Amino acid sequence: MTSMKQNNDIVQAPYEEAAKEISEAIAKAMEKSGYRYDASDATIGMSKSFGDVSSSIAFYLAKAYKKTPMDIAAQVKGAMKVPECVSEVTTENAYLNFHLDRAGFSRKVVSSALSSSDIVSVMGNHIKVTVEAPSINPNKPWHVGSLRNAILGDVISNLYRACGYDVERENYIDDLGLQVAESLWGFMHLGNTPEGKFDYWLGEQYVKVNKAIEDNANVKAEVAQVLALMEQDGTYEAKLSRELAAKCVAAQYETSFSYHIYHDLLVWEGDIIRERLMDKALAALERLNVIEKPKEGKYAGCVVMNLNTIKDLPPALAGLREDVRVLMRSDGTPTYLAKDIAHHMWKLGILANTFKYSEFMVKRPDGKPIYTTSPEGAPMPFGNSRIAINIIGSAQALPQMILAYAFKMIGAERAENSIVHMSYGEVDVEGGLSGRKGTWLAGYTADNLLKEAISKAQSAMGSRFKLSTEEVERIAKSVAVASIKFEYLRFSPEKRFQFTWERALNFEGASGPYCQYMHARAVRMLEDGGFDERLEPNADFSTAISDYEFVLVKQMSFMNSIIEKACRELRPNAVAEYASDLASTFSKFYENVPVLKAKDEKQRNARLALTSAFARTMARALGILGIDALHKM
RNA sequence: GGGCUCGUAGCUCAGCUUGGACAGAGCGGCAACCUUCUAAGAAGCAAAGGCUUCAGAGGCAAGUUGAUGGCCGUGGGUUCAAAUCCCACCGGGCCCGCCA
Repeated sequence: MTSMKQNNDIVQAPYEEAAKEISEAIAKAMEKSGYRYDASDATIGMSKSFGDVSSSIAFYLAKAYKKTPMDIAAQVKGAMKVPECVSEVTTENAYLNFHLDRAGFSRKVVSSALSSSDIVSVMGNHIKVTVEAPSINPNKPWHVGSLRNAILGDVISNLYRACGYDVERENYIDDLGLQVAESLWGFMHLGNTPEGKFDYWLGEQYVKVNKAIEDNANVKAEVAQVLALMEQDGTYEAKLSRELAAKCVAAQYETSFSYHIYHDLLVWEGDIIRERLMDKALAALERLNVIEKPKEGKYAGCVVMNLNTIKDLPPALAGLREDVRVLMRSDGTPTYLAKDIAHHMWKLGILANTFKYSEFMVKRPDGKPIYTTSPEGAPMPFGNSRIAINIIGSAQALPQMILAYAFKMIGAERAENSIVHMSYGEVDVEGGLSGRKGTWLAGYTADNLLKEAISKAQSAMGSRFKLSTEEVERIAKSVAVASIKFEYLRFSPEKRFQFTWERALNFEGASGPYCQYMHARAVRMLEDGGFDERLEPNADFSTAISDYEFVLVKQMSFMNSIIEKACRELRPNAVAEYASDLASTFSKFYENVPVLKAKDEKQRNARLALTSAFARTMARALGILGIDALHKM
């Protein structure tokens, strides 16, 4: 595929184009006036009240050329060939202010907004990225804390896709962990007749087991035994744990699907062990001389990695209490770090993809299968990504950093800087969230949250429209998901967030439902106005661009850069904020300029075209957030 | 001992990576529009049985509009210009296991 073809397949970026033209014009004008031009790109920016695009380049030059910035600005302005997209250049206080040609710019923005593509950038260039999330232990239901991980993972995946990457959505299942062993012990000793949703039942078992451990010291030893047996291929415990974990994951997917969160692939820790990925990883590490096997001392009999051999060790790793990380314990079992290294060597194609894959027991609602690594199955082209993005809480920043630096030690070209920890602050709930104690039993499950939100949405809708019961239900569900997701996404990811019912169920102000409402409003206007999208590219904006309209046009033109930035910086909140700003801009627009009752046909068409462009832009932003763009609500 | 992270309006947050013109949202609070009562009130108007204005105390599921609200944690430094960059400090959260 040629790059030109790609360019036609993506949503164009009018603001960036204009900024580039302006920046080039400044460069030429400066050259002409005898100034050396350097890095003036950085001096260009959107301006709120002084024209549309501004440059402060004159300030930089003032000292070197011993002139006042005002003189320089005036001189550069005089020498400038005004770019086509600009109608007027003014200077104020040494700033160069560019006023865009409103009609022309509006036309570009509208026609790019109406592009049929969902891809807004070629930044990704089809590089393959694996996004791992939420990797919740397969022995309990999702709660309001794990939900943040799942939602962030979904949106990060959407962002990468929109920016032209090939995205694989992976959910890692730790079926060999202590938690599963505990639940398994419970299944074998406390009852094996599940009732209700399986993840809930298993989670309750897990809480009971933890009580049993507190009450009786023997239980702990028995659990340890179960854990050991689970990790051996072919044992009853191994089979049973996989079965229980799979049933639990299937139940968790009911939750996931209700939030419209889908994955492509499940990778099971058990399969990593079965496929001997560990051994292969260790062999590779041994060849690279990054592991040691101490014969004596504290780590006698272990396989370890010494972080001190990393050059340019960052302060975070230099000051650790121990330089040495254990990969294999002296009893021959691998640590989590070792499994993680093996897992990522597979993800990044450093180890051959020897997994077998099959379809998981539940299908996605969109009809596509979820594939899973599996003892039985066929080879498939998963893994082999260039970048691995791990959505993991900030508490695990250090292990993630160790993982990333372990790959630096490996030194392979593919391994450098290819592991990205997307860290997020954890969710605080009054009284704390603990799977072990079963806090989620108090109603803090993701399922219950959605249920509450749906019932609130339903009562808020009342009987405003004559809609069928199914339609009311469908809309209420969409609104509920929107309100929850937006609340989870509006913060910077690194910030901790205090979960409160009041805010999670917020439909007002900067909220998901507000964005949906504005979208629905626009769609209704287009229907009422009998607007035909296909006529739009010829819409004439020469008489219809007042400030209210142009603010909307400009806002729409920023979409590409917002999405690229959100992707580059792993900052989904930028998109949430953009959507809500766009919604309120549109609201001001239609409250202040008549659309359907515009004074003539030309103006009416132009305003309908803007409305249509808004609807599409909003739908794109909502799509990235994983929120439905509703037509009615 | 070391490190990571957060600190911006009453509350919840954006902006910081790439310094730029008055630091932005949302919520809450305030005011107005609406409305009830005191009320058979007072004043004025009225070919009238009502209307207008004024005072006090409330109400409202919401709505709309307006105004208000900030030594950007503290102190230094760099710069024509600092919330933004650098240094130090203070306060909150988290992390440094042959747990996962």
